[in-house]
Amino acid sequence: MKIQAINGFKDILPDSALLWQQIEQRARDIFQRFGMREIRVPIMEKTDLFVRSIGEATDVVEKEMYTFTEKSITMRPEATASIMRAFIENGMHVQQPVQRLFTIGPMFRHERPQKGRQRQFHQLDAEIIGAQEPQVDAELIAMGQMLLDELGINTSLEINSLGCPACRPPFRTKLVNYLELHQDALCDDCKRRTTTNPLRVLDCKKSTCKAIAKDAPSILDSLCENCSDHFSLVRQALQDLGISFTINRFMVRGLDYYTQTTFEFLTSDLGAQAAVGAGGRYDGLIEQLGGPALPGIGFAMGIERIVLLMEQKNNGTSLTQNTDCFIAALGQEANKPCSQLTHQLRLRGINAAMDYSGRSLKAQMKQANRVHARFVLIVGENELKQEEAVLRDMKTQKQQVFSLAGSVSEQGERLAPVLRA
RNA sequence: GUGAGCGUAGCUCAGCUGGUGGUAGCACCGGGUUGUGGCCUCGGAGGUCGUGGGUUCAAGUCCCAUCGCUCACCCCA
Repeated sequence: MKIQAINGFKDILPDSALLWQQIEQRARDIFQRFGMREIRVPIMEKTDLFVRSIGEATDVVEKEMYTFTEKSITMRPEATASIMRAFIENGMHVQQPVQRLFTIGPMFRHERPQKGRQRQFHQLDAEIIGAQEPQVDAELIAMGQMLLDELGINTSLEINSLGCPACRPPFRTKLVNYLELHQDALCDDCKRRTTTNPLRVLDCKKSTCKAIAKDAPSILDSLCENCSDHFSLVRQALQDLGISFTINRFMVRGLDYYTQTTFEFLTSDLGAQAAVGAGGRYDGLIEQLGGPALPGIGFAMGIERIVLLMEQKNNGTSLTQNTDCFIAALGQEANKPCSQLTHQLRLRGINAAMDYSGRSLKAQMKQANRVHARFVLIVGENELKQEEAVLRDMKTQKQQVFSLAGSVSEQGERLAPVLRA
């Protein structure tokens, strides 16, 4: 039996990891521009936290969680619940009336893997807690848009409002009544959804169901005055920031805690997975978890999905990690002084590499090329005797003599500036 | 949980109606270049054809089972 990774759990190999670093770095940069501060929360929580926040009847909770039943702890399927728990537990609202937080890390859902979907996957997650102004909704959405733009990813933005505890239940009743009139024309899934998750029928991909959804009562017509005002101010604020969007009154989110504004950044380049990022407002969540009655809004972006999009955009060309200086040691005599010089260079912040195998110069040059060395320092027996080495610039192919006079420390002191230039 | 497709070298794949596993490409190692990379050229190494069973004179190829992967449904980032 061959040892291999668990289904849905993927290695991120070095070449790809460079792209991951780039994405995460860009995300941190942009989040910080928006005043977001990083928070790191555990990847496991008591199962109850997820049940209470995400919702008992959601697919995520019902069938996708990795739960250790003995103590009933669960590997997080998303980050928002954990962050809210940390927020409440540490009384963070006392420190600052508005908390802007982000986290980056792995999430776990026991679904069947497919393109753009892993069982361990990674999210960039941003939350703004304690502010209910519509401008904040727009600001958060703008932040997500800015990140995707700067990464060079084309997405379309769709927004919707799901209402609040005052206006959603009446709408739901209205919708169920409508759907029950059209049961015969709905697909089997949607017949089931009529009772389990009627809003989801509106988002069904089947054309027959779409036709029914088209004339279904719209949540946007059923919003209470407060929600309606909020939604129009969000739209206005997005326009003020120059963010283009379309309204999708059929958009539904899979987690129960969402209220009012919801949004998705969509792509058509990921097969069945359209959402690169998505989020929304969750005004009742913190209180429901036993914290203060504070509003919140957040989004999550799937890093794997971003990586896929970026990889297929610059198809073929991958990022490379460079080496400042490769030291080619010829003969066993050269190994010791070369290893010392390599170390001296590293002490001075230089990315240096060498090979102890005593292979031919040709082989070592090949290795230097493979690690993208900018310079190669060739140290052979002749050079050692004469206290000199050959420094080759791999790009210009020009070579110069480098003196090995003095201690290794002095050598490093002289060589480092040349390599940095 | 459901459905479909696919498992041949580290990777990407040829392999027809069963008849000896491919000078295959990329990557790797070595030579051509007696101490100089990329390009070129020559050579080398690398395989229980996912696994188990069956049919057959003969199975990578056909049949069954099993494991794995992929895509899609459901749902979601």
